[in-house]
Amino acid sequence: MKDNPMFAPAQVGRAGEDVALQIEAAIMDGRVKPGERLPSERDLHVQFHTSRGVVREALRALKQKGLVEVKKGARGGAFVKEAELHNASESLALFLKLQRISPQFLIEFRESMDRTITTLAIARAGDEEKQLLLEETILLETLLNEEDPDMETVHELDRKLNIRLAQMTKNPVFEWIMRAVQLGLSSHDDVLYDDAGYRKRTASNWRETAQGIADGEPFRALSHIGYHYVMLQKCIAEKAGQASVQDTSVQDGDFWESMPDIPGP
Amino acid sequence: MKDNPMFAPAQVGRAGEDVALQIEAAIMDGRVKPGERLPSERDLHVQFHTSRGVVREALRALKQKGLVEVKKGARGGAFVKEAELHNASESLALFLKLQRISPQFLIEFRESMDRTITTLAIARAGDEEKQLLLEETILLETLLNEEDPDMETVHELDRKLNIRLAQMTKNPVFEWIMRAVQLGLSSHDDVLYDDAGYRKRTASNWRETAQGIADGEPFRALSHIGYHYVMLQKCIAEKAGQASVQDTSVQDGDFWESMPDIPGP
DNA sequence: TAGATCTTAATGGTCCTGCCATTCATTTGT
DNA sequence: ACAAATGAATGGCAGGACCATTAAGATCTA
Repeated sequence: MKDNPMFAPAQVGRAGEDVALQIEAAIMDGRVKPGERLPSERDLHVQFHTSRGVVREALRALKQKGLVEVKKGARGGAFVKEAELHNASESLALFLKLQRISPQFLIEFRESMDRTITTLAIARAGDEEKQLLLEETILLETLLNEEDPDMETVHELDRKLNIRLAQMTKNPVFEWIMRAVQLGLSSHDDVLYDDAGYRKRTASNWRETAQGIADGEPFRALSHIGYHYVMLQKCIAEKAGQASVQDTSVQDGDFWESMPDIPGP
Repeated sequence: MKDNPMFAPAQVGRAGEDVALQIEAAIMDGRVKPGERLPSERDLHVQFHTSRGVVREALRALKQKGLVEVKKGARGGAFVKEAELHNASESLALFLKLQRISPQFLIEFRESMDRTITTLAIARAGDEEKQLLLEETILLETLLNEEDPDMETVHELDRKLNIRLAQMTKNPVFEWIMRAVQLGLSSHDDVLYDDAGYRKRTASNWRETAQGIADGEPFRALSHIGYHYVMLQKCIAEKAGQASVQDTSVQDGDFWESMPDIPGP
């Protein structure tokens, strides 16, 4: 109790923060569970002895944080949301974009994750799981050998394979991190499939990776993982070489002038 | 694009969202730069043809998102913030907290991360950084040899060391993960320092890890990382053996009753 | 003149009151 | 039994008012 929040007794000028914190605390320690409905704004602003605007701003902050979801109309209100990775991914993407961080870092991170995940998956996954993974990589290969492969399906299957592999570690943290990275950033693997010169090699490399996993051969599997990322790097480098035009958006005059009005009621 | 969220195109009853999106867009493409000040709420609500409350809620959302910082008083207002990794880490930490994950999974994940990070840090960090890391581990050791070490300082230093190591990879993604794990979970390393039997070994092991990094000896450094986690596992197992009482927080009656009121003005 | 103090204007924070649009349960009509 | 109208609860928005805080400018004092 040394960090007792009562130390800062609702300083004026920040009541909204307190309301948000108290509701967040209630969610965090499970006093209100996902799916449940919070009292209405009109009820809350009475319970908190504040104005309704304060409660609204607090709820807006919690909504932005991904903790609640707000519905209009009768039986509407603020509902506690199930925990989602979406916000975390979005925040990371926001940072990377604002800082102009190179995709290389994401790729490097993914490769290191893939190596760890593969090692763990070989050690812990059951034979059925390994077989299933292998079959799906074969399906991927089949898809890419068709006349006009549906790239949307291909991309989706690739993501699914990555997630499945992460699940085979039996450690959910790896799955979450994988999902977060997939959600936030365009996985960049897409370019490998979009390029006719790489897609077949990529798919067969996936299959051989899965084969290595199924055979319980970590080094073989890891070799193919390495090959995957070598191809990815080369492919991206080629793309960058083609279109090196950087679209640096112009900024002439006052920005706010260009802001369209929101139509009033 | 099958999950296109654009299905709900700026329906009325969401003016606040539009305002937030427009300001965010202005920040994202650099029409307003970090450090610059946005127009006041009273100016904005005129420009947007909305009420002031709408603008306030939008700004609150942007603040929660970490894009702006709001100051009171004359010459106050909303200032565009420099992109900070902190917000992104916080989002991921929030998710991890809500998942109530077993410490074992987190520890396994952390060890795998530590190994990758250490390898990269050895390869990329400058000599000064490596020396600084080493000196700080020595400081940690010194602190723990004192009569009555300030554990708060110790824990803080340990966190700082982990972040520094992550930064030495020159890849911000690793720092993101590290910060998120620290924020989201009670770092569990704390128990190592809190136990008199482990703290000195832990600290000297940290120093030897840093020494291995400074010497550019990956295997030696990784050995010590392994030793750290062996100790951590043992320490946690011992603690669990002692006190196996699980504090499952009770939930009697309506939670909201227990919410203290915020004093009105 | 230099420093301290007071005044003032700008700004975010809060409160209030009222009204509208949406949504769902209920009632009513066919 | 089904459809349509009704009503109530709720979030979304508008506009106005006042307070607390802050920094810059004006004033006073030594």
